[in-house]
Amino acid sequence: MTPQNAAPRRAAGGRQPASIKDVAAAAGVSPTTVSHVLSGNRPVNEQTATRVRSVVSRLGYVPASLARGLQAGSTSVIGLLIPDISNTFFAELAKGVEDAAHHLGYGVILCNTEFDSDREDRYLGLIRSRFVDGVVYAAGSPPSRQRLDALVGQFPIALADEEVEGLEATLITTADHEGGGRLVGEHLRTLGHRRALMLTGPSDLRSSSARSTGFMQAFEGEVVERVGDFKEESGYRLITEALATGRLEQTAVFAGNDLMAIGALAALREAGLSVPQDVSLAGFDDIRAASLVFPPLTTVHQPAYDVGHTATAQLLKYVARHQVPPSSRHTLPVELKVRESTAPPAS
Amino acid sequence: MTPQNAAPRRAAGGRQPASIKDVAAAAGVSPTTVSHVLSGNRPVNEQTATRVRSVVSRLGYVPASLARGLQAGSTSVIGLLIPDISNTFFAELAKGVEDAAHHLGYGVILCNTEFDSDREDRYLGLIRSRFVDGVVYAAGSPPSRQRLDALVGQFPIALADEEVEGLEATLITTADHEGGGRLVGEHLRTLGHRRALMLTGPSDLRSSSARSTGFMQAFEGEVVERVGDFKEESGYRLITEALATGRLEQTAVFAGNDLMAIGALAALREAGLSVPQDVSLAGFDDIRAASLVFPPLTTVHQPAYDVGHTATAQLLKYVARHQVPPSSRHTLPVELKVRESTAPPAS
DNA sequence: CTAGGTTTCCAAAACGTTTTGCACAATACC
DNA sequence: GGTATTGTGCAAAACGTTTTGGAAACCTAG
Repeated sequence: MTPQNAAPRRAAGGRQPASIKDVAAAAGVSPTTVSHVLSGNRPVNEQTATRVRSVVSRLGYVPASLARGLQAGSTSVIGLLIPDISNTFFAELAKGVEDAAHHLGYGVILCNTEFDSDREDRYLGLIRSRFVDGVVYAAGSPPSRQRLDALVGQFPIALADEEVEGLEATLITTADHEGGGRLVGEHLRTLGHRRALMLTGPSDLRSSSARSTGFMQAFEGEVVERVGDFKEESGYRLITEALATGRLEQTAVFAGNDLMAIGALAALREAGLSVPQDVSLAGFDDIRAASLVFPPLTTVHQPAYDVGHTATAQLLKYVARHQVPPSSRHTLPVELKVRESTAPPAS
Repeated sequence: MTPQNAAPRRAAGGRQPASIKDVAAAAGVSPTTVSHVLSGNRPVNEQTATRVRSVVSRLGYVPASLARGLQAGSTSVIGLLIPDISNTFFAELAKGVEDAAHHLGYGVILCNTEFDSDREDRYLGLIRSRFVDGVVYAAGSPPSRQRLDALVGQFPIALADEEVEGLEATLITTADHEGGGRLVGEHLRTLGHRRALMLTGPSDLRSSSARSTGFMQAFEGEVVERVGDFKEESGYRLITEALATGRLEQTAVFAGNDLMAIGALAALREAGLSVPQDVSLAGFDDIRAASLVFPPLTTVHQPAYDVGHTATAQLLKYVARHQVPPSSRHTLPVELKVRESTAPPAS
């Protein structure tokens, strides 16, 4: 464990990377000239330029982004804060963010919080230290207001898919959760269902409550609500609990998201109930797994990619001009995907 | 489009962030002292320190990471290069990377290439400009050697799950692809299959060829190979092509990964063949969808999370000490998950 | 031949930190 | 009462760029 424990190792070319000064010295010019050659910011004698360029490539010189960023006051990188990258919904969203960012010449730094506030704090620190030029915040869980408050107005931030109560001065891009809930409500009502069980996500999440609201508005029948947390396990648990008191009173289940629906599906199957013969089941999000489970899930397709893409494009529009984004709101349309997990009630 | 087009907007507190000088001035000390208070690098009079701290929090001062990084010669961020974040395998791997990095105080910047070499180039530029202290490279497609060569030896790099021919001086962490192939081969042989169709990934990918090799070794029967590209669509296409010439000669199909298996499953179903009664089907990776499809897929569980975690932990061990990692190799064990898509042959 | 314009390059400042060598004062020791 | 020692804080350099105001050399036109 001595510092030199591997002293004899001949690491291939482990020396310091070349700086602009090295290039300048080797080419017999000043650093200024090298900079001009590379940026094209001012004209340089073609002969000199050629000489410089050849030295640059011989030395493998790449300008240090930190120094450049320090001088320019920006990094050309934005942050993406999400709770769980292995959830395909966020993965899709991330892809949208990344595409939009890349297209405008920005990089994306992934801040995966795992719903852990320690981790979120650390990342917010990184953000506030101006390592990034802006941030796309896809909460997924009720964001801690105080942390957010330190950012909003000071820093370009765009909220993706989850608005936050009372946070005005921010870009918001979200899918039409309420409309999606309504779509499911109508669908189940039209099929003839009169009693439904609604498995919601966290009640303090706007996206979650909006889905419920829309559903209630359109369903017009009797709805029992059980509160979960948008995770698969809670869908399973909620159904198990509902069945514990005897048999299921309702003919249809609307889960607040697909993950919960998949959990519910497992619980129903274990209880000997078949979908959709005994009970209809619908989800929300249209994650990849939704069409792969058996039976394929009727669900509301949420444009995760577009949400990420739009949020980012909006954000960068202002970031690029060194402006603080004004508050604005973009609601993206959703779409009902009717598959095989819903059918008219049995009786 | 004039620069001032939004002039009257009163952005909440849109002024410059405080610098260490501002704090120093407001506290009546020198920047040096502020730095020492914050870093604890040298003792500071408690009374002075308190005063400084109060100014820091009043001004909301956060040290600029760029300046700090420039001075320190490191950024405490590593890059993660992957081809497709919406593939749950890479998402899992990313989570492993992110966990390990976070644990050691590093951030992760996501470089999603979408199998696009332009994009990969851009990200490699960012990496070479020392915006990150190291990189975990999970190729997924045959990496462009020349790009990689510019990095290896100059820059701390760890290869995850995909080794590259002739690239020695690098950390490599990979699952036991060959062993996994062998597991599947044995399983199908034991079930009584004598003829198998193997759907491979790109032949220039070591992970792909290793799976085939292992399978061949253990299966001992007649194997027909068809080359795909690890994407769902190619699994579908390959099966469709195999069926085009009449009926399927083989009683078992081994797909190089789960995505292809899922594609194959769809094609088989459409052709009226049922799994596993008419034909057994096995995959590789054990992505989430594998257990959700119907029938649940027999597959080889690959420790994606562990691969990412190990690669990162190894990498950071050296990065933290400003050392170039020596070449070393970690092969992680895989596990056969027998589910319902495989059974003894019909006849 | 000279005034003005170009072309070509450089020196120096700035970006915001951390680090290090010193200076000064106060305290301790003999 | 002089001399180490400790405590406290500052100035200046350094990290690697980009930007900007000139300076020198050359050319052109009158």
